[in-house]
Amino acid sequence: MKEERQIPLCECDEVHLSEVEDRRRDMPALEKLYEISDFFKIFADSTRMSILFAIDKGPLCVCDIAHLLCMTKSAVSHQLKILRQSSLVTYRRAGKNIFYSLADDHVRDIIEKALEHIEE
Amino acid sequence: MKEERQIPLCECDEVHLSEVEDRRRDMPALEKLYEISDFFKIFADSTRMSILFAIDKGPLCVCDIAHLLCMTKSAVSHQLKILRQSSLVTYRRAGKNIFYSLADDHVRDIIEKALEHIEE
DNA sequence: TAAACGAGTGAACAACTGTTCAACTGTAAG
DNA sequence: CTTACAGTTGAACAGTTGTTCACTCGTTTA
Repeated sequence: MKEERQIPLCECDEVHLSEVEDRRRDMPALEKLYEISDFFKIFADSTRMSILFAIDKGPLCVCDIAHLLCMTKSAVSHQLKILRQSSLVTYRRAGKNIFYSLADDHVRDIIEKALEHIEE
Repeated sequence: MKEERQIPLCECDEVHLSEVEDRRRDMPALEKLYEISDFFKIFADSTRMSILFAIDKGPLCVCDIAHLLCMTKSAVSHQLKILRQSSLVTYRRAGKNIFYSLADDHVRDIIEKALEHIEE
């Protein structure tokens, strides 16, 4: 029978095969990995990070956030949409204004952890 | 004296000025915000996240990681460089192989927190 | 009901980021 | 010292992402 390699994934000849197979079993599903990295993507932008810090002390309307960050309402609104879709912020309408605030303390926890790591 | 507005940052007429000024004082420096979001950028890629999970249980060489993730050594090496530069991984040479491992438990903590948030 | 205005949206553009490809290192074995 | 090979690197390309611009939506007020 002709020897047929599965898929030439890697050009290497010597691989620690059994070790690699063991690890593969312990790896999270690909879908999960996307989910995790997508979650971090939300924090991976300075505008979004600024918004989160801005509303950390209490609700602010889009207009206020725009002033605070020296940005257009449109740019802020686009980023708020992403934060809304990720359930990191909540909002409530008050007349013509819409006030945004942090969804929960989880967000604060994660940023806290990141700050701890940076201070080293 | 002619009235001259500073910079028309926002098109809104009514802004909660004193509130905005208060918040501005509490905001981290812009440099800091870049630092934080840059830190999250490292985790914001599924390849890098996969690598971190792969070496979580112990050191692996580049070739093994490439096999495990079904990627070329080059692609993996490029990402390992980023992880090295961010001090998230360490490495040691053993003959022709270079084994990578997680730099410290801080990395595990941050990913753990993210997972907690996702499971909701 | 019409005007005013805070907020949201889609398309377009520029900047950034990850992978590929084709080199090049550096170490080990013949 | 030459070959083999694990790993690195820079340029190029494609895909992604953030901001701008022009417009629309929805609520309030005259």
